[in-house]
Amino acid sequence: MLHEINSPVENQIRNGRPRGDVRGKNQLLPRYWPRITDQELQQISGDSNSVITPLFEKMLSASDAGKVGRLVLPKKCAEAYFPPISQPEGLPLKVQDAKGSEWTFQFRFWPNNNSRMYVLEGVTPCIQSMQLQAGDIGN
DNA sequence: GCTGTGCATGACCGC
DNA sequence: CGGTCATGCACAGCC
Repeated sequence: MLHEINSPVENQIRNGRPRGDVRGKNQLLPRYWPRITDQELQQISGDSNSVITPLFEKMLSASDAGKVGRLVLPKKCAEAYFPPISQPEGLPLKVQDAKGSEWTFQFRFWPNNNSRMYVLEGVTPCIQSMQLQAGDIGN
């Protein structure tokens, strides 16, 4: 039988370049709050003086880790941590995990009922490599 | 014929 | 009642 995919994803976004990013929108749901501690961020950051913004922690669902490689991104989190995108194509997002591995995902959204559904594409290799557990840092 | 991408619908949860 | 998330179905493109 298939076991459900309940792996928490610890993501951090690394902002080495201020680009109108909005930090301070820390009003996400408690379920999405990153479990990472500030010390961890410091460790990940290393000797770099780049600004690290902790991302969210999401429970991967069947579709998220499916062969399609599509990971559904909660709207609250997406709008809070990622820059507002007006185009469905979105933009390529470079992500670095705590291990130092870099992954590139396609951050885009689909038109939904009255809102937009944010999705992360290209997560298959990443998930596959880290066995459904990822601590990522976006640049 | 098969695979991939996109969209739409349904269900669930929160307010 | 509204909003969001997840899954499924459909269409298109390529092998």
